[in-house]
Amino acid sequence: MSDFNTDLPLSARAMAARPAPYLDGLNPAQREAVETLDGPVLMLAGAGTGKTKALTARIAHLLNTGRAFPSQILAVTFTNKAAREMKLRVGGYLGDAVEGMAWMGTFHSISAKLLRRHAELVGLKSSFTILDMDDQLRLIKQILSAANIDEKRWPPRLLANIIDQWKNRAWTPEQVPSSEANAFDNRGTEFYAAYQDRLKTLNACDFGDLLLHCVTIFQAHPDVLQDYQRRFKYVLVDEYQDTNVAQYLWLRLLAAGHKNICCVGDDDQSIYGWRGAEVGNILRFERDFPGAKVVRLEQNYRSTPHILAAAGQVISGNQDRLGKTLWTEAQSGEKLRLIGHWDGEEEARWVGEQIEDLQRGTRGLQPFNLEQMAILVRASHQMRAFEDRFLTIGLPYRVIGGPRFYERMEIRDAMAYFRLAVSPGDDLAFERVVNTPKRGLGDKAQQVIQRYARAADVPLVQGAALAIEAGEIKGRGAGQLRAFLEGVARWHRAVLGLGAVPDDDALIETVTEPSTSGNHIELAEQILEESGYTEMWLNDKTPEAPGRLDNLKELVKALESFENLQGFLEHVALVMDNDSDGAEDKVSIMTLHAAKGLEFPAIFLPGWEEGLFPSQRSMDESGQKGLEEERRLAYVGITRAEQLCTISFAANRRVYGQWQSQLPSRFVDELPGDHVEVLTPPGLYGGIGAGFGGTGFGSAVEERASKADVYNSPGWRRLQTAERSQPKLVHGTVVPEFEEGARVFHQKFGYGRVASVDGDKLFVEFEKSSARHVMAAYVQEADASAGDVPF
DNA sequence: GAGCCGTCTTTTTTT
DNA sequence: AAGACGGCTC
Repeated sequence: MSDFNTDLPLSARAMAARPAPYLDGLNPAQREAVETLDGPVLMLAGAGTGKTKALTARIAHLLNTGRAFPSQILAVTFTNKAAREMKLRVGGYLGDAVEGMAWMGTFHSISAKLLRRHAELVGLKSSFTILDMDDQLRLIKQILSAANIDEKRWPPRLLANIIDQWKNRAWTPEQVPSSEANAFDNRGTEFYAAYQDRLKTLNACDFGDLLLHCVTIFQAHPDVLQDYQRRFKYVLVDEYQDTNVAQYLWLRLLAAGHKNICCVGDDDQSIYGWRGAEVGNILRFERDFPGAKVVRLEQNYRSTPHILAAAGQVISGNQDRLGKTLWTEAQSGEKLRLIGHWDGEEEARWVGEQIEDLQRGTRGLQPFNLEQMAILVRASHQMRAFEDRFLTIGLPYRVIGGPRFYERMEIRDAMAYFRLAVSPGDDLAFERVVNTPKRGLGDKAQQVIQRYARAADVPLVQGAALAIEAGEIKGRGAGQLRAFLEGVARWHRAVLGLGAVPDDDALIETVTEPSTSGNHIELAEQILEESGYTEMWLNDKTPEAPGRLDNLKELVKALESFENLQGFLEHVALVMDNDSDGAEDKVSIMTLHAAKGLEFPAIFLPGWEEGLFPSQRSMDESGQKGLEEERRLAYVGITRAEQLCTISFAANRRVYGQWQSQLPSRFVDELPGDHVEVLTPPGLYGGIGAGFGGTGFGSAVEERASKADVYNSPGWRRLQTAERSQPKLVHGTVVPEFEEGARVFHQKFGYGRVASVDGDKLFVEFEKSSARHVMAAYVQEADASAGDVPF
């Protein structure tokens, strides 16, 4: 608690030499948000209004004016990316002084740091491990199976979610209200308590615990709380609309000392209610923090007036909001574009063509790079149609936010080995890899180990040793288990030899050798080697194996930026970042959720259909609240666009394998006609209803029903079908003749080479599909150059 | 312990 | 429709 001394306050001289450059170029609202330093401040920052600029300038201002030392500022974000960005930008203003900001980070990383200092107050040791969701689920499964629960009827996953939600609301098992008593077959609370007990025994906590334990400590130990309250003279929070109850309490407790809390957020962009975020936190701010100053950032620097008008019109349909109107000095720009399609495939095909048009430069617009375009979908399964299509036409794309590196099986296995090396008593890690690679230790052997461990009340490593001594592990398994245990002991000694602080219950006697710094990388390689883990994948003949070996190499490489294995493990537990590859020019595909905080010159928003968007499930589960969150999602989507925003919907879509006819989303009706150009051919969509002339498309439900009639009318079908089945010919009339070896393009199967010709039938070897017979009329001659689209 | 077959599920996702 | 998962058999 003495890090005050390490601060390097900026000298008056430094200030004179560098007179607040961070204030340059701020608009009046931003400036007010930056300069209102005392008391609670709510910075209501609309999309694209320069909130990060204001937030970082505020930090710079606090430091530059000498209001606080770097270590007296608590600056909290949700994601590591946001924390990094903040650090980078503050560093840009202040240089090295940013290094002193020890309390800038995510809720979870700061909580972990606090908890390591005071772990004993909640019955943990400061060396506690942070469980990932895999471990969490495994633990819950064990508890349920011990209680003879039918996993079919009461899935562990469900209990895990319930417990998470409870933790989000800052309820310890004792605090779960009786209204929740019927959860999980009336036994939710009981299992929650059992789960927490197990965690304590394992000296572990899950993500929710990081926050919850902190809150518990603050509430039960006023002296500890006071210490931090005094320390944190200024508190700043980003994305306040995403905070859950636990985070809210955490903040309120910590900020109660100096009451200088600045929350930045946008109630209109609250889209994480389903995982515990409470929009209420931001809506209630002025009541929670009396005397609060509310500053609205409404000048938008991102989008055209049409885009802002459309977004504003849609979001105005929500009841629960503080109210903001974005405006811009920009004058011109394209209207939003709206188009209906026959089905999802056609939608994908059309978007693909549009992207290629934009790339070339079309309709007087400047050419766009692929980098500058993104497709934002409501649900990830919608991505598939686009991926298929883009693969076919050879359009480079990247999916943002897929499965994360550290969630991959091989990475988790390797991490479990590292965890064992650091703390051999980590039972969850032991369970994960004791039989990976196969060591002939099946269910039976593992049960024996469990039995011995439980009987002697020791971790599984020791239980295993006892079981061997007792001769209870039979056959091949015995020798292999012994080798495994010896390996763990050896690796643990090596970790200690590298200068680690021995754990209280270090299981292996050791003579501490002089630290050989940097060798944790060698050690990691050695562990993967000696355990046979690398070999396991070398011998694996499945197509994924080489990729997994690459990932393991990457994992070892990632160790380079850490001093030891412990530091690395902490990092991985808390930093689940997924920085996708950078350089190449590619279109981005992502969910609307993943798009928050990003912006692109051109945005495509497909799938605006009732049931899909707004999502039926969201409305079923959360009713009006759910619908409003969906509407905020629409708002987020539209406001990602700088210049061009294209919304589309399809009349038919395959849902869980069944074809369904779809209705355009109610959000389509909510778009202001004045700012939207309808691309759907007249008579099909644009001609329906009275609407579309300033007041929107008309929002009555009956009217939507009438649109449905049109979609299912013979006229719509005929037109769509005709358009669809007409092969696109080069210049329209003549079916060209093909020779063997010619490179051709097929609407459905993509590029290929003609292998043989039989009259008007061709046999084509497709690049992205298998070889097949196709009619010559359905393919076009393609340029030999790769990736070129021939129309 | 591995592989095969039938059944079930299917939003959004960070730490 | 497709992928995941569980249970069955060898």
